[in-house]
Amino acid sequence: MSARQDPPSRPTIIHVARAAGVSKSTVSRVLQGDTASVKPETRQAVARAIRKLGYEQNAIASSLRTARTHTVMLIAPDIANPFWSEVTRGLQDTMEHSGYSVVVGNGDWDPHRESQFLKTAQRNRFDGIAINPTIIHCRELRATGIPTVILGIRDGFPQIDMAGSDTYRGTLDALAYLYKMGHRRIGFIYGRYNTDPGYARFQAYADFVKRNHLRADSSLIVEVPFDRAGGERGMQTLLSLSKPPTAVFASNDILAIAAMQRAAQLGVKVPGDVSIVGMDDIYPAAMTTPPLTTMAKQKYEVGCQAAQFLIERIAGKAPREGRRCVLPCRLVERGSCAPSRG
Amino acid sequence: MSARQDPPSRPTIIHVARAAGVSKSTVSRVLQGDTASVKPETRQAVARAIRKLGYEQNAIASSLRTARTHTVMLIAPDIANPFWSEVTRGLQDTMEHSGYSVVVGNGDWDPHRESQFLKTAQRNRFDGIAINPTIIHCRELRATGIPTVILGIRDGFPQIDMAGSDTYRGTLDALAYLYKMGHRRIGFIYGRYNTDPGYARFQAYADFVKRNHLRADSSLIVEVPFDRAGGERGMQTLLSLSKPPTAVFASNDILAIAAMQRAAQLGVKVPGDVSIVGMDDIYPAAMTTPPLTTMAKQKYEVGCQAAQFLIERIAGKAPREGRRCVLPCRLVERGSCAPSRG
DNA sequence: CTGAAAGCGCTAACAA
DNA sequence: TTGTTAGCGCTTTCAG
Repeated sequence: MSARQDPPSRPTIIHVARAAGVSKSTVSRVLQGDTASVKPETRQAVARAIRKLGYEQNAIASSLRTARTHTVMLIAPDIANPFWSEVTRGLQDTMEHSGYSVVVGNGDWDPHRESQFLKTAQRNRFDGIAINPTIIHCRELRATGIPTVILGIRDGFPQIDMAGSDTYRGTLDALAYLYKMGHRRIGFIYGRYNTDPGYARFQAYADFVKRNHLRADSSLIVEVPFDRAGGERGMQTLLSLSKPPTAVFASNDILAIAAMQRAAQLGVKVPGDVSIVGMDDIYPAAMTTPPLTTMAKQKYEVGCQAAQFLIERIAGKAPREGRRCVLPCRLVERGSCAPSRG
Repeated sequence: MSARQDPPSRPTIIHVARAAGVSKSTVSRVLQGDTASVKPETRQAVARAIRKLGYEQNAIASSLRTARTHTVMLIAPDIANPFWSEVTRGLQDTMEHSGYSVVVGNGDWDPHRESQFLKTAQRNRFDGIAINPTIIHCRELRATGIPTVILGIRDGFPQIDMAGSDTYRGTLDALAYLYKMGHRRIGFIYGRYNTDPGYARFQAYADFVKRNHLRADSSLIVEVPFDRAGGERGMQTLLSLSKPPTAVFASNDILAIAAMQRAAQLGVKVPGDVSIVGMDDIYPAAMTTPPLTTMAKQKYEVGCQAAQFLIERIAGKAPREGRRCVLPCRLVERGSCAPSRG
């Protein structure tokens, strides 16, 4: 019939120490699994006390002392895009496996939020940061003093680890696929945000045009934001050209799917009238009509690899210079492309 | 030409105090926006010092003292399902608005991970927990001593706030819709995990059958796990019945979409041969062929509402008893249902 | 309005 | 193998 304490505050290491008849240092040692320097019997007594009191370590206090939080922050531009969900899963699974928690910061294409998250990471002394920067620069990242990994392959971030896909090569291959099908007038729905994102695709497109001596027609490139509306607008613009393209490459699947839907609304047949190829291979890509042909990225794996880099860097086991892990893309042929009827 | 310090440790409140020529208490007061008890001039001097040193508050130390972390944990069973992505976004947006960070725990239908996350929340002294429990019981939740909100409406959790959808009513309405189209033999792909999830749908189905004097045929109910394979197997089973149903209700869209795909593989026409209605209205539901008719849930709003509850409870501004916010479902008619040809 | 001092719960030398 | 001690950086009485 014991009444509960009024302040139901959790027991501390001191309570455990008292209950076990040892000092708090000893309890601490047991907690840290310092099996070498504590007698088995003592260790058992402590374990018993811990169980009896329902003691749960206070990670805050521990962190203050050790300056390690075992928490990392992931900053992605758009968690609603299944692409980032997958990357996140890969990162989380790997980080958790090494005892880290992951705080997800959803940038939502908002530059302000992005830097806000960086501040949060700093104030909370997170052990690491994984980010796909849309506006943040290398300087700011380095200024945090926190080990960082970039999700994606970017220029302008020397000395920072990067894990991503070979978007340049993937874009090239997607275009080559279209070319092989006889397409010579290929539109490009160019998703873009700020300076960096999506630039590799642009370069690849430009290089492809030059290399194959296609007519450089800037009206074939439509720059849009990375969302559904962007994809629709992109397709609309392309189709209303006096001489519309016979095929279209879109920066990602969100854009491609939206483009396909707009085409359908406009009575333009896919792939009969226009072929479409996307990039990423997100979950919904397989369920559209026709199913979307797309350049698949290894999303989950990118997350895992990024986590690996981060873990090593936090442990100080990484070389000074930035490392890159570039995973190849792979064409997934489904039903949105057909030979040119030109 | 000043060389960087060897330990690039961040400046503390003490450095700021020295630079501003005041005591650390004063700095602390300024930091907390205690505008009442510090002279404007002093406050400015402190502000200047903070800026000059690039000081960033150490949230860890602060948390140790105040026992507040401004961090909550979200535990969802399956982040890969766009349903949970949306709920998460709602929760995050609202929590962040009130200064909280959200740590996402992806349970992945793994009971072990679920309780692991609970431990993490405890050790890190998170201020709150938002969870859709698959295995965890009320007792364990309460034992954490952390303010909690349940995502979804469940029995067996008195005194805990809940925000979710009216799944029972939604299921009833979905079935009524099918009934009105003339369907009398309605299959049920019953997603299930452990004791609780999805039970409201089962009850609704049973009640519906009874109320409309339909023949109670247990072979029309196929219990499956909440994943794609489950949906495929469910449909397969239903279609291979000697007398297959003319319509099917699936516990969620993941299941419904998979069921539709399996039907197509089997040469069974949707909605010609069999009508299908799902639940949730996730993003891909609009892009299938035919587009999926489904009972939409207010995902984002559920997240927001849960956050609201949590914020109030953390602030101690919530009544002792558990509150519920039950958001209605809404039928989204697309193309996967047709009148029975019976 | 400001400062001095006492901790929050834990870890890590250093002694014993 | 164990205990003692000194903080980690901050908040919060309590004096002044």
